[in-house]
Amino acid sequence: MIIRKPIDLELTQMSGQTSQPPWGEVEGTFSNVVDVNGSPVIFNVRQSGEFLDFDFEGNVSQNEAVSKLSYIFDLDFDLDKFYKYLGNHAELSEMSKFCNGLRLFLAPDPFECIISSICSANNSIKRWTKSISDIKHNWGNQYGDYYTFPQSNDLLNVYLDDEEEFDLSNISDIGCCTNNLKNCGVGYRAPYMRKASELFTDEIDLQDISQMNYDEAFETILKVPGVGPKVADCILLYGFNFREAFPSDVWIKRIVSYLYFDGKDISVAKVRDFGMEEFGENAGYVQLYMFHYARKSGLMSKLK
DNA sequence: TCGCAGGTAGAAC
DNA sequence: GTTCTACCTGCG
Repeated sequence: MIIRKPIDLELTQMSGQTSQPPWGEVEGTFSNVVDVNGSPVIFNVRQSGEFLDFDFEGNVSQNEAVSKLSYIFDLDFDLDKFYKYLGNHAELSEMSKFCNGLRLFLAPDPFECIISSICSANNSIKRWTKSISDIKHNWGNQYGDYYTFPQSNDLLNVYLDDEEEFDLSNISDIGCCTNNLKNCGVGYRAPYMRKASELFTDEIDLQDISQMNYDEAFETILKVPGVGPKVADCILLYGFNFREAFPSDVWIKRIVSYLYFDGKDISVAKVRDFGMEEFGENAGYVQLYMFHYARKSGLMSKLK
């Protein structure tokens, strides 16, 4: 079935948004298992002209399936209107032609987005992608070829590293210890992830966060270890659909300072304030487009 | 082999 | 309040 909203699926999948790793891809079809109103549903999505074509296996109605996919790929966002907005701003006017059809890739599972975003800090896209896949394989539920992401209480008691696994399990050879977070390549982020799992099991309700205003949600999520301003903004944007977030890392700082401040060195904190003030409800999209514009236009190598 | 990249925590200013 | 450094791992 085709959803008649324009999107570049490949670009959206591969754009490194920290909501979740790209879905499994075979010859242009991207697949994953997603929880839809409590039922596991396997989605297969592919490009069809400028639109999204999909089929699914699972015990839900077609409407529920469309609604879930529309959320994940942000299909109700009006791209034409956004491109007009970009076109009306001299600094941004080139961006839509380099990123045509790029959309937010939102997390159906906020907890996955939280762990995924913690994992992405000070890391490469390739490495955090592999870590999240490893975590799913180790502690998620399997449906066909796909795995869900574990919930917070599933990660509460996982071992941090080989030593802890060796001490606390009855494995007699430390070389056989592989069922632990560090073995997923998360490095020093392992204790952050386990602590975050405790917080979201015992103290913070994921549902509450979506009811909060942006500032309140930001302050709440900042309390999670391993979550600083950049990661908090990613979690709020990709995991909770707060579109006014402007996740600012070193690249966004370089791009913003090049486009708006004559190349002058601005602190990341100021870049974040500037982006939120300047772009308002479009901040999340502008950040996404800035990054990919810089990547594809050659601006990034120039700024390095 | 080693230097580099990349956000956060914790300490120092 | 702002700035410095260590942190883990994969890559060149």
